[in-house]
Amino acid sequence: MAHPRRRVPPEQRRSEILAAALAVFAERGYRGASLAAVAERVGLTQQGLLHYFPSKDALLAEVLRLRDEIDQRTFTDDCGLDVMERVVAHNATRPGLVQSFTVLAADSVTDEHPARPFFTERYRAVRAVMAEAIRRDLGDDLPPGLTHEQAGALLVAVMDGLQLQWLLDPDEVRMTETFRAFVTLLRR
Amino acid sequence: MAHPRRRVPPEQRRSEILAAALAVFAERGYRGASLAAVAERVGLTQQGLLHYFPSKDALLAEVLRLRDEIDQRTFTDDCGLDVMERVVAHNATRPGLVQSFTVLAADSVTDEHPARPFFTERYRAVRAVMAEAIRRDLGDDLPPGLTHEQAGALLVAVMDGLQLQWLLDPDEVRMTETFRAFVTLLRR
DNA sequence: ATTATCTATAGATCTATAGATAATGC
DNA sequence: ATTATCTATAGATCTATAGATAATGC
Repeated sequence: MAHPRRRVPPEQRRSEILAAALAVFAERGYRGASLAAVAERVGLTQQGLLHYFPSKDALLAEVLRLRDEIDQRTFTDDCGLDVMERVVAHNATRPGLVQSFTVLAADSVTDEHPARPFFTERYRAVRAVMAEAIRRDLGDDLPPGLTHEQAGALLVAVMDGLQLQWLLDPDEVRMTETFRAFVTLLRR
Repeated sequence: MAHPRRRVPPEQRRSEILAAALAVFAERGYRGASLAAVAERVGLTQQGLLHYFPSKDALLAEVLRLRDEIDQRTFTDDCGLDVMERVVAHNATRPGLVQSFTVLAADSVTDEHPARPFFTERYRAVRAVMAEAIRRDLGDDLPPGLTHEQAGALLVAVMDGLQLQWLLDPDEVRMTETFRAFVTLLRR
């Protein structure tokens, strides 16, 4: 009667759980996601999952830490506007990933959300990387009345805003092309 | 012992509930918000609230319908880029309102979210209004390689993206000025 | 008479803890 | 011996329904 218990190497199990958590957070938001839904996706009970992460907040924290690690590799300090264009084009093939960060970032502005410090810090860093990329590519040859910092904030804003529109209406919104058009506008 | 039950005219009560619901949705997201929290804010029990709206979904639907009504008045078919600038400047004084729509819109891309059709439709309409505003203000004198539709999507994206950054970091992000800089960029 | 509001409550969750058992690693 | 996983369960919620009662409007 009793199924043999599936046993997977612990490190792999941890990774499975983190991937499942990211997916479930994307599908339901952080507060709407249940540990049981995450556990079910990897074939564990909710209590089995809590053996790997002591609480739901701790699970979220690890999901975010992992993402940061991956992003550190993508957005090196010496990347230019062409890298941003490639990232957006790549994102256009990964709606699940885009959804997870669109949902979690907006989630994080709600009261006492555990991811709030993470996203505040992350957006500061991303704006700085963007401003730096613009400085590298365009030097001081910016459109009149625009600072590098403003252009950095605009780049991030356009990425996020287009992602939201694209998630809601993928057939109508051309995310990659529209982002390219914006970069062209910056470059004049 | 028993407090006298406070009694308020029904239409006013409905409005109170809708305002409270918008606030609680902003603070916790739709799934994280409880009817009890909304009810408490207007001095009712959760069951008393359900006398006015038959379900949580119905309450959300009314909140969105009301918002649509107000927005229809703001974004008339003949408004230009100057109106958008004024709207952004006005929003910069209403963080609660901005938060409610930033949170609900991102929320709505999650699976089977009741507000999804509303936001899909709404963004289509807003993009169209923006494209029209651009056509009115700039005619065909657009930056090279940019269509009116793309410029419309970019305007909405910049608004939404800046709102998110501003909510996370109000002291660091100059929403109004940065939006103006973008409009200037469009106008060349 | 109608309706606004309450109390009581069913039935589903949800997170987290305690403690048992089965599988692995030495 | 350790650890991965389970069952059992406490204690909080949460939405929604049923039915009682108090206030209003005719």
